[in-house]
Amino acid sequence: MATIKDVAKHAQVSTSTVSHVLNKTRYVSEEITEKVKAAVELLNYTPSALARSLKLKNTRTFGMLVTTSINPFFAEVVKGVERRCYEQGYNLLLCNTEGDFERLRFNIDMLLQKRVDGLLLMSDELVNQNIDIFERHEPVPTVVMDNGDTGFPTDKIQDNAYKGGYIATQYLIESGHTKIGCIRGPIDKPTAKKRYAGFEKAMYEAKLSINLDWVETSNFECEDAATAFKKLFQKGELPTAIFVCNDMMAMGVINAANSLGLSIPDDLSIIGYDDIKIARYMTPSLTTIHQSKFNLGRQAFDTLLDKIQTKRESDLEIQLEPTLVERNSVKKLL
Amino acid sequence: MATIKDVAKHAQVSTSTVSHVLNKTRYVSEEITEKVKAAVELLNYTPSALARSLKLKNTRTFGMLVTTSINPFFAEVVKGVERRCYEQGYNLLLCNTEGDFERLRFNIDMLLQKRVDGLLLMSDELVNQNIDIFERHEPVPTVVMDNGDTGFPTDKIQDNAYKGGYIATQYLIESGHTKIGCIRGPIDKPTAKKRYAGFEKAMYEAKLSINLDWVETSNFECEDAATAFKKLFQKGELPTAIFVCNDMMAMGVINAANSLGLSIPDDLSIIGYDDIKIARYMTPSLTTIHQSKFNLGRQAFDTLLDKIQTKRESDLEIQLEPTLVERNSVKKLL
DNA sequence: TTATACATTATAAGCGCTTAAATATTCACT
DNA sequence: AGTGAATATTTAAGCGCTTATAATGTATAA
Repeated sequence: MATIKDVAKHAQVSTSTVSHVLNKTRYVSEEITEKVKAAVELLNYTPSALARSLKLKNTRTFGMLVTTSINPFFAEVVKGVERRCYEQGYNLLLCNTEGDFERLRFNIDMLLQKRVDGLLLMSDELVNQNIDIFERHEPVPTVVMDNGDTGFPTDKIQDNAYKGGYIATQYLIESGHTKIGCIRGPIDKPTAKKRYAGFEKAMYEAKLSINLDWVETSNFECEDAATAFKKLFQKGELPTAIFVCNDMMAMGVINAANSLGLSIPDDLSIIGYDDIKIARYMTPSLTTIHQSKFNLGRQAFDTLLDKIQTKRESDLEIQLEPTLVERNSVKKLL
Repeated sequence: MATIKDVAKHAQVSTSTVSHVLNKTRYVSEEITEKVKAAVELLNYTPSALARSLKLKNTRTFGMLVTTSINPFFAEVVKGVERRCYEQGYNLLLCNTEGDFERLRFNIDMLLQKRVDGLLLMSDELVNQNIDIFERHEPVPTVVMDNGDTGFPTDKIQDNAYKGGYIATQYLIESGHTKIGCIRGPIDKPTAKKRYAGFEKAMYEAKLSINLDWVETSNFECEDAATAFKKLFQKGELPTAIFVCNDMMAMGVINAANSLGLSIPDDLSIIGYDDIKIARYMTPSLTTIHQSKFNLGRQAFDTLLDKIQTKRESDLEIQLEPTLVERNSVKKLL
């Protein structure tokens, strides 16, 4: 593989000149520029980003940790990040943690050894865990995309989950529902907790009592939400509406409800959360809380880049505002 | 940031000794090993994979190009690859092409500059395009996960799309359908072409004629498939069953059919293709052709790793076999 | 003519690692 | 004591770049 030296030799100039024409870092005469370019062409020279990074102490690469990139919500955020990477000439090292804390640690270690310029963390395993790895390494610019407490100072960009939960529930109430249930996420996850807190607040404000028979806890996945709903179904009287705390779970619930002979939204109204791409194509199309995943990804990237470029010391905290998307899974009782 | 030199100085040994204890590349006395480890601990030393890679000429990093990681099918494959990367101590640089050939070129260029050890290509933009980039660089171990012709020799791992299309159609026929339509993918994509060819073969063998009014072409996405179905609907008499050439399109079709007052599977049977995670949770749950996406990813990784480790010159071609998954979107007429 | 300034290119060190080759140490055996 | 083999550690080169500094050439002024 041709190196800068080979190019220099062929063009009969010094390596420094080659470097400068390649990077346009200072004036080189027309004539020599041409010679260099010809040599590059001839030798199929491709600069080694490795060597360059070693010298420059940056890699133009970010590392991103995600619980599972298979989840449409994460997938959409990742895509927003990746798009921005492309636009700015960065690369993305993507790692899944799959709920495994050891894997999180291991991956962070690898990423830091590879000297990524920054880290994007959207992994649940992070929360309330003591990431000693961060103490062992030089501090790397990091932005966390989660609602949780991280235990170390960092930029943060998050969805206003509390407000989202509130909006969702309020919509059900405004639609005339009074018997309202909730299938929430794992309460040890801050996001789940906040969405549920929003639910509570809306119920409280409307002077509606929460029937705990109608509250089930699941894990943000289709499968378990279906099970959770069946459990709720067994208990006897059903609510007329359920706030299901993310769209994937809503999908599971709709499926389970159908198989139990319930018709959505006639027998039961469902509102979801996230507005993933497929929400619109569910049957019935899902009324849900929209959060701009693409923006989330984009903002996270931009915040990270800004931190690096401006060497900002302070920590930013950005909050995205959720909005309601009305579709066909909630029945108007009024 | 501490370097190997710093460690060596603190431990009062040479850098080479430090390197050897870190990599266990040869015997070092107990006593010195301890000293080195203590220094590593003390200085929070983290080896630079950059410097190491420069010297060793490998990066333990693969690059992967995907049309769009947001598509559940791709997402699941990527996850299979990523899992394997983790298990084998590799990292994954993930790039989306989003249908943009320039972006494909640019990304390949970056990946090669970063000296990835291998390339996994699952991007449609690849097909029938002249990737001059590959000529400009040293050959990099590559595996292509697509049915198309690549124009350059490479390992290939693909789904038997022809057979899958055949199985799907045959299932509809066996279920008693004779009026069968098809919503296929873009016919310039080999995968789409082969699935459709399988459809044709099954129809031909059953002596059923193909009504071209019932054949629409779409782009493997929800949105357009819904449109395509509406177009088909307008034409008058409907088929009793449709082979929709992937699950995302099937979702769009089911949604469109519902909004047109059609009940699935009573008025219209649908069979999909891919068996993405959510297929089971559609309403009705989707009968489809399963292909092991996780395996596809795994095999692709393993093939690539094998090529690197054994320096294999010949090109492998692996084919995965599709299978039928019976669920509730096809009505039995017999 | 010589000194000075300016424009252009070359030299060489160093980024942080690995490893072949050189060196130092230990030990067994004449 | 002297030799050689075996063992343990160090020295130093080099991976492919960037860039501070030095060197060279050329035009202008004194």
